[in-house]
Amino acid sequence: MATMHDVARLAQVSVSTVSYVLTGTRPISQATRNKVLAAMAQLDYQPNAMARGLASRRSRILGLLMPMDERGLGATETAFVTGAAAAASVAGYHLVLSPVGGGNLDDLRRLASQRMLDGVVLMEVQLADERVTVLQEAGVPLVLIGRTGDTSTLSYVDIDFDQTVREAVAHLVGLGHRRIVYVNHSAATLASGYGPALRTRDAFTAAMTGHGLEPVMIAAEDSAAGGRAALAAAFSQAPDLTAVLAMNETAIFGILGELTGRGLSVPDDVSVVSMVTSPQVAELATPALTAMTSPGSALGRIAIEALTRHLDGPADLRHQQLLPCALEIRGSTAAPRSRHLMVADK
Amino acid sequence: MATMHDVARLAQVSVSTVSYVLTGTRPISQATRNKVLAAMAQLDYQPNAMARGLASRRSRILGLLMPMDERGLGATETAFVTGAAAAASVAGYHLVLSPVGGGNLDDLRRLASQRMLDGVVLMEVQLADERVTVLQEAGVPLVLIGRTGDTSTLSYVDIDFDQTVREAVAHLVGLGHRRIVYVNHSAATLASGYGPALRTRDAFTAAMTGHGLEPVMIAAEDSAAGGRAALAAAFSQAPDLTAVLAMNETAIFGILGELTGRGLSVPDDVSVVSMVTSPQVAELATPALTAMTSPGSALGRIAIEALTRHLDGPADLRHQQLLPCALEIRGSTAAPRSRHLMVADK
DNA sequence: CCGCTTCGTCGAAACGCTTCGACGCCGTTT
DNA sequence: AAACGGCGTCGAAGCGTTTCGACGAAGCGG
Repeated sequence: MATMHDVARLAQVSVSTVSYVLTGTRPISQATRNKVLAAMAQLDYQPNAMARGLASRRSRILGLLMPMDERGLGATETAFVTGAAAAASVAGYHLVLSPVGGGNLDDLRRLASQRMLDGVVLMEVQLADERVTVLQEAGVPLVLIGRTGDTSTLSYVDIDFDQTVREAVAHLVGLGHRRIVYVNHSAATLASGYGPALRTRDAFTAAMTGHGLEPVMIAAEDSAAGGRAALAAAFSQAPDLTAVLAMNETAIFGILGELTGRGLSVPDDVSVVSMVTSPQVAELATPALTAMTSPGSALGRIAIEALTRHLDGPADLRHQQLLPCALEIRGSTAAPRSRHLMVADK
Repeated sequence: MATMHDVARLAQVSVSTVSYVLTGTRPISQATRNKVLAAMAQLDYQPNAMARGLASRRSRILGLLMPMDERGLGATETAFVTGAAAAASVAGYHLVLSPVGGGNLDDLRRLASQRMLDGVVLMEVQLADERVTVLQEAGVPLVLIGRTGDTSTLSYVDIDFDQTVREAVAHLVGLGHRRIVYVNHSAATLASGYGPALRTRDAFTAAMTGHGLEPVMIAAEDSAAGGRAALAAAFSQAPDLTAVLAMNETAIFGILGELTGRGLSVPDDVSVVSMVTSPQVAELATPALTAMTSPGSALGRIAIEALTRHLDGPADLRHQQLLPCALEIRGSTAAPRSRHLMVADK
């Protein structure tokens, strides 16, 4: 493996000159630059990442810290990742994904203190998240995807849940639905302070109240069974429901199955809207789900861009941004049957 | 940030002694060791990963290279990752996931030549995979999850597709099914040399022939629409089919939807078995799918263990292992209706 | 034509660690 | 009693970069 010394010798310049050609830190004449580049090409030279990192105190590695639980990465999360990786590559950084579970805070501390990561994007942030504290203490530049409760000192990108829920509700109300049930994540998830679950809950209440309607929310386990149970609960709380709005991507399949099991058709008897869902998943269901499509890769990209700006720019820079999901109408929503009757009655 | 010098000064020993305490390369008396450890604790010392890597020519970072396409990581792939991460952590390595697409072979070459990765686990290997060549040329120790066509010189862990298909077919045949259609990945995927698709195809043919049955295979696009189309094709090729075996996790939802759409019930009219599927996904469907459960986290763990053994042990070590999927019977398989009739006829 | 910047280049000192050879000490062996 | 070999420790030489101060050669205004 060729080193800078070899390149310098072959190009008949000093090592530092080679370095300047590589980094552009100081001006180098075109003639010298060409000699050096030729030597590099001839030797198939690749700078040693470790040596670079040691000398410059910059690893040019960014971390994307994601909790990896049982149920895997949905298409939404994957879009974060690909968006982030692309942006990092453009900015000249490597992106590494580190599956840090919730438990191993010590692992995280170690990772952060080893000066191996120039900065970090943290996914799936809780309202009160110790990982944020750990990273801040370690002095690692940080951007969140999601938000903690107190956002004053932090940079983040998040989904605009308010706007998203408002639009979803408006779509259903516009179709004539009045009795709409919101299926959220589980009670445990809510209790643990999971931002999206809490924010959509509040946004749903606000949106429904705004339309003069009563907000009914059900907390569902993240499983098909949870979805089935949720639908049963929904029917007992609101027997006359005509529409379901579901945040819980996993439960939604149970909801659809249970609906069919009860002999109800989607969308004729009950309309279903899925929140923060990728097109791929929405298309999996029969009928394909009308959904609020999450701006996945944009979130990842923006987070990385904010992070690299942190690294190069002033330390006190802050970036806070919300992106709404886009309504994509597919086959699972329609006017409620009662309205069909009303129209027929005219 | 404290350095080794600081620790050495505080503990009143030389820098090298501190290093030996840390790495265990040479014997250190208990008394000295304690002094050093105390000093480390007091200063909250963390070794600098870059400096370590430079001096020792070992980064203690392992890469898990995974293509990240649109449709994200299924629960199966996620299990690879978590299994691998856990094993790496046990062995004292960091695991970084690098989303290397198929296109950027140059990125891969660069990554490999930068001496930042001690070794690599490569996922989703094609039968002819240039990435393997690139990594071998760069001299990076390598373990595959999956197999290339010529496996003679490589270490790999893979699913035992032969065994898995045989078991799935045996399950259906045991229930009395004779007309079984295999829904594979798309024709394009097959043509591109995707191992699992090819191996299961051959294994299915062998298994069916072994039972004296005719193998019928349909290639389906990886989408719900692809599944629907595949089922239509299946009925035209084998109108009397009573069971579907599906490799294509995405298409299977379309298959189920189309079945219901045609007024056929699962499992009474048609049995469905899903191949290489995680329990989470199997439970998503209604009814829950009888499936061959992939040994996801074991695959990841074994791959990492093999890799670390490569790094520490002799260079010519080779590890080749196949793991079968386990049959888990859920609600989507039953004896075919025709057999019910036969039984009733008795 | 002289002193002043500016440009392009060099040599050497870090960066924080590992590792190698050397050395003193003590308990064994002959 | 002399020679030997382990053990525990030290000092110093790297590892392959970046970066800083220095310095000669132009280019410039006065």
